[in-house]
Amino acid sequence: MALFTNLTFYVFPARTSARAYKIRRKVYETNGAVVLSTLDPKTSPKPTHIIVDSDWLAQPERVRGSGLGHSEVWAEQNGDVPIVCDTWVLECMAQNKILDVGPFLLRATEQKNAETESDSETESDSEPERKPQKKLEQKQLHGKEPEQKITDPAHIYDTALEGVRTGSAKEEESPNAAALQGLKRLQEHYNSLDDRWRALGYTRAISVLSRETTPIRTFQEARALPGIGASLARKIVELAAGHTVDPPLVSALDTVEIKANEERAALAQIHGVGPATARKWHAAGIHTLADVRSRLWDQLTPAQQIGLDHVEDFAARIPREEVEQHWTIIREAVHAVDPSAEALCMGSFRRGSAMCGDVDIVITRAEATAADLRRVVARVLVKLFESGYLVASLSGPMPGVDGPGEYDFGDDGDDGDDESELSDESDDGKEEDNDDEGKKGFSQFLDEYSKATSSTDFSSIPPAKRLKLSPSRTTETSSPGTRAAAACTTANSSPSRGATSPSQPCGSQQSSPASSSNLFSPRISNFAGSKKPIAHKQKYRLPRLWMGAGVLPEGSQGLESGQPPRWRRIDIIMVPWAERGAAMLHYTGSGLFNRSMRIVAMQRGYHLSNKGLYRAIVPKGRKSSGVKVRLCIPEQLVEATDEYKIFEILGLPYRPPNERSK
DNA sequence: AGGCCGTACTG
DNA sequence: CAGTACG
DNA sequence: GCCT
Repeated sequence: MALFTNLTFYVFPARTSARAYKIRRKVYETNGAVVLSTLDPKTSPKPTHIIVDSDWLAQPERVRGSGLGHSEVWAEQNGDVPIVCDTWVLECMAQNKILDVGPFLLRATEQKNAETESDSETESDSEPERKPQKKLEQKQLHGKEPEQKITDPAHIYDTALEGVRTGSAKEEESPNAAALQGLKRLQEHYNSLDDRWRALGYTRAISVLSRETTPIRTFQEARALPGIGASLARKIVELAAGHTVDPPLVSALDTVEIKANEERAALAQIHGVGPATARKWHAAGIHTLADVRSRLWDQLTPAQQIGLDHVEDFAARIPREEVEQHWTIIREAVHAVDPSAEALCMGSFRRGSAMCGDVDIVITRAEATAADLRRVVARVLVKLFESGYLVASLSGPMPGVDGPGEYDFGDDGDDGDDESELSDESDDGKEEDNDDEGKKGFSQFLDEYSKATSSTDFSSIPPAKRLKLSPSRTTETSSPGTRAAAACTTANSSPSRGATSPSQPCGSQQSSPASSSNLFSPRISNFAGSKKPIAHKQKYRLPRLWMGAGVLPEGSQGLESGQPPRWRRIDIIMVPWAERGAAMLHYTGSGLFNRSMRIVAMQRGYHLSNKGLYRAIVPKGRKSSGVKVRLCIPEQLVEATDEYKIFEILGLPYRPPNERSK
């Protein structure tokens, strides 16, 4: 029996065309190993080892930045697969036995290398100001380094895994629950007043306090926390002592105002409705969701209509296990379309939360540009809509559901062409999406679908299908000339589980001629662009951030019994390969964490976003005295592919996802 | 006194 | 452009 | 709201 029988390897870098790769692969295989060509939990079996080319190990940053980062994420989310240097394989063969991977684990190797290099690197590097931090960081690295004897391979992924596993997940009861509750209320209050900065103060305070594990009962204790000043400290103490927000504590607010704000806050729960709209509506006498439905329905944007129909669903938290199921469905669809593409689950899921707000999936692929990914994702969306998993699109049209003829794949055919393959380069980092030359639009969109589509499957999506998506009142409503009806119905069709929805089916209200007689026209125009009726839709181009909703299939496990499954918010983000590190950082969040990290970047003369870390340009007019300078124009891309490195360059100690609550 | 994240979509 | 959304 |  061959040495590696029963072992499954994934070889990195997976340059399947490279000669060296082929040779290595062959060697492994002749020794009995199964070598995976893609690293994916679903389409392929889980590897037992990830093997990294030793040449790459000489340059840790290169390894991290070039895809291994992905392996790490993958591993982080899927379990303990040791990442080892290929010398392990060679040693095994030399000794004809399977050796302990411990000494060959990448993390250790990498850190050793990093250590030797980092000194010179640090010094030689041009940033004078961040020296102190650097030191700290190094210290941390050293701290972790102690030759762990790793029997459990999970250690190599650093604390990230532990966090996920242990689940910092349970937020359970905080000893400061009472205060937190009151603060949340006030935060909401100021938010709906549009006093955003004050609200931000509360948000930060809540974040800090919620992470506190000991009871905060005195003014001093509270005041000592970062982000909590005298005013908040006082409130916290009072709240903890049992006072309520309404009457005593916030006497400044009369009950009437409080009530109004709660109503506004409720309105703003609708996706697509923020403080401004909520205030406007409220001022106009629209105080409840029912009011919105009955009096404003046909003025709502398509997204708002969907949002209204599913306020409750969308507000509900999603158990981590369910997120996993969504992720699997999407990932499989992605792989069916393009096996080399990756679908990573980010957001609170990656941070390890037990309950998540939505499902954030980042789609990327080696070397891919945004345009490449659009092609992939377009097909994925069609597929998922077709299967009935996706049920709504909050941005852009719903493939197969929207406008009438536009989705006939068959006809337009042609064209095109201009595609040009942009092989992107990475020379600098601003490749962006210039690729698709202008925005061609919808036709291109369709084209991409049809082109990419393997003929059969989604060659066309018959109207019937659309109806199917929306079982309920579609049928009766749909009348002649209302293909659009199908569309809107789909959106509305939910069996309203919300208490909010006041019985009347949208069909009926629509029929109520209230303002606009024709219900369908507004929506069509919404999708198409109000001015020009239909022709306009041609402008549509799949957004890089697609927002929508999905539902687990009926029989799925873990769903509440009885009730129809909830619609869940799904975000699918297309991330160009070159930006994956920055994008992962961004989409892992949390929002507050991102903001504070960006502030640090700013203070250190950088500009950080989901697209990368840039050196900022300071207009010569000002001196960057301690404070921040506006008009920082992103100048030169410093780093975008490696999440870890971004921390490093900023002089910040790496924070694993589960510690990024703030 | 003045900042408080940065990007991208929709209408 | 304002508004909303994403983390 | 808090922080500089």
